[in-house]
Amino acid sequence: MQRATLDDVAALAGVSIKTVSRVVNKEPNVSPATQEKVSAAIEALNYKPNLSARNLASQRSHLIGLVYDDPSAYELPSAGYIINMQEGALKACKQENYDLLIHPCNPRDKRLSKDLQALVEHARPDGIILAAPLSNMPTVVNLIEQTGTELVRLSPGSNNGGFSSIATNDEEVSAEMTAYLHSLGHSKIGFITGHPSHKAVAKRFSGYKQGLKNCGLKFSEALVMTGDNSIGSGEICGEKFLARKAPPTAIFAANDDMAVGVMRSAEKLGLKIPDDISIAGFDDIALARQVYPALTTVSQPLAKMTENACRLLIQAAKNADRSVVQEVIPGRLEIRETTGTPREDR
Amino acid sequence: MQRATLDDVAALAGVSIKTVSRVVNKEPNVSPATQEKVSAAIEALNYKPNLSARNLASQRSHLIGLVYDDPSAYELPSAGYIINMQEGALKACKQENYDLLIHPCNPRDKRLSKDLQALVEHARPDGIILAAPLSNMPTVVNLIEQTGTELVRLSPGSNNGGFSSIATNDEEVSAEMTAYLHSLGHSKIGFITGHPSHKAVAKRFSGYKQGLKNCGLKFSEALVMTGDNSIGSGEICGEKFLARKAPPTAIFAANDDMAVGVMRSAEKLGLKIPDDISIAGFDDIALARQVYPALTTVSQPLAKMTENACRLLIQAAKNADRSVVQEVIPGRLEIRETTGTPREDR
DNA sequence: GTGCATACTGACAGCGTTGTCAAACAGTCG
DNA sequence: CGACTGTTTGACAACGCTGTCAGTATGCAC
Repeated sequence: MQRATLDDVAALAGVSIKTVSRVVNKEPNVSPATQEKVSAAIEALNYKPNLSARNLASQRSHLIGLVYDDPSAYELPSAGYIINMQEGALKACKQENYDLLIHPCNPRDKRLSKDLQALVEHARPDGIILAAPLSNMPTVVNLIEQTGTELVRLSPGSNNGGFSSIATNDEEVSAEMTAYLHSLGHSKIGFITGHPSHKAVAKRFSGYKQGLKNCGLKFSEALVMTGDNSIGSGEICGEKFLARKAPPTAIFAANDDMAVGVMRSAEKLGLKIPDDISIAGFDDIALARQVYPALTTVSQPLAKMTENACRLLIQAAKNADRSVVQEVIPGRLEIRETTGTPREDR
Repeated sequence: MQRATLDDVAALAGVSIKTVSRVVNKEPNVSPATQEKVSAAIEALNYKPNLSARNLASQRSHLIGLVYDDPSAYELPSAGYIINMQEGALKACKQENYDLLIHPCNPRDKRLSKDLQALVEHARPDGIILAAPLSNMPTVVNLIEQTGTELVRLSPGSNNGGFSSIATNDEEVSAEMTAYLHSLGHSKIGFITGHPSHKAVAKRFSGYKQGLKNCGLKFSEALVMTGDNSIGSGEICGEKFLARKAPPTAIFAANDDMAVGVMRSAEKLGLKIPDDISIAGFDDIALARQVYPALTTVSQPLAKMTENACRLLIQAAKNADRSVVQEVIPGRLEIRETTGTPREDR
């Protein structure tokens, strides 16, 4: 089955190929009558534009690259996180007739630069979405900048101008979660911070401190532990917290994996969640809903973030409009079953 | 920064563009001396072929489409499952200089046909990998067949010739798992079968029966329950099993999600895993390693499967060699912490 | 009717490759 | 040495589209 081309449509409609092209691309200045004729011909021949030809002629690839940490290279990020990101990007791409190129990469690999260069120079996406924590690596950002490829950073640690970015209000919503725990009656709220390379985690920590302040609670170093974002590290921190004579009645972990680790340590000790200990996480990965009891956490609007990032890139590609946008999409508390009022006797 | 083209390289090397093209594509019949000159020029100018131009001229898109159930549309399949599939396909694509187009779609949506047609006619991938359970839907398979796009089915329920497929030995490995449970000392082994639309599940069930037979155990309908592949359904089946006066000492679920559901039901009843009840799953999704205790399961070589599928498609695109291949890659028992010897007193 | 802006339309030259085909060259054999 | 094979090379036409620019209608003011 041979595909119809512009020539075929033009011949059938009795117009020039350029006019057909105009109709296909919804360009202005085509009379309704012509439009009608052409549309009918397109329909009749089931014409679909050839992307390669279009891309070649228009000097655009109609491709968006989504670059994130390779989950198979080491444990982070979790599959659910990635699927969420893909979902939003796919949605925007589909609507705009773009295609999505996924590009997991390992920031610890020495070939990272080569790998990214290959993406940019080979597939030549019109724009790149760079997920955290890659979005915070100056080498990576500079590399892409040099190639002149449009870029949107997701959850960058710092807003060092120059590039558009889309972020969550990590700090504010962490303060909110802290306030929520306080509202349940907790006054001794532990915090588990994560890997220092993940800047968002630091913001969550400072949000926790702000939240304490807002509630009139005093911050204490004794209520803070440091993990590395993994389930295992959460479990260790949880064990240390819970082994104390007077452990915190609630623990807020900077990400879901660590929160799940804390849940495990509590289960091992035979503690009931949330009666003996309230636990909250951050990210709302799929695992948060799959563990029992279901984890109270903060849902990041990841899909929404990548969706908007995609649209930004596509707009930029269309208009050659290089305005820098810094958008913040707020996170939302997902109150589930791991948080409750503390036992009175503790 | 302007990209170098064949013309630039040809000018620098003092040859024609066709010769450069030959070197780039490793075509035969280029003298070593010329090859050397051209390679140097390519290096010097950092030349990278323009894919759109290549695709247009060669009538191939250098794209492979990976089509699977949309996890955001309903709960299946799990994120880990998808990430695994993507991983293998990405690996093969990277090596062959292809790109991967991911295409989640919802088989319950009436626009499924339109959606797939859009993929085939718009992006025009050189080949499509169709994951289960979509690979078992005749409508979908026929649709793609009609467009003449090369196709590899993953884990098809039946081998109705015509197409290449890559599958796991669901039946054999399920028998193996059953035998393993028996070897631990279990003689009352329950099975939870899944959604009938998922053909592989049926194979696992018959593998379980075969396994019993091999061990000299008798099959009993009373030891079988039917879930729908979800965690929730596993939980319900688990509750029913465990509420019995003489429950099975081991439960083998046809997928991991249902096995996790059984774990939950056991936890609710205060049973210790694996002392009070052994539990095994199938799939080895990420969740299997994340639950506590870690789930004994069967790992499907998903990444390997998609990788091979990808290579098959790419070979076919290159050689126009349409031979049909039916490959089986065996699964492997992942013995973790949810299985052990039964308590003697039970 | 003339002049002039504005709405349409089409000719044609690319875009950067690959495929085809013929030319140039080298080597072998009778 | 001529004929014949096989290797190496290049000219040139696609591939199917978009961008540019010029040309033709059309409408409106004078």
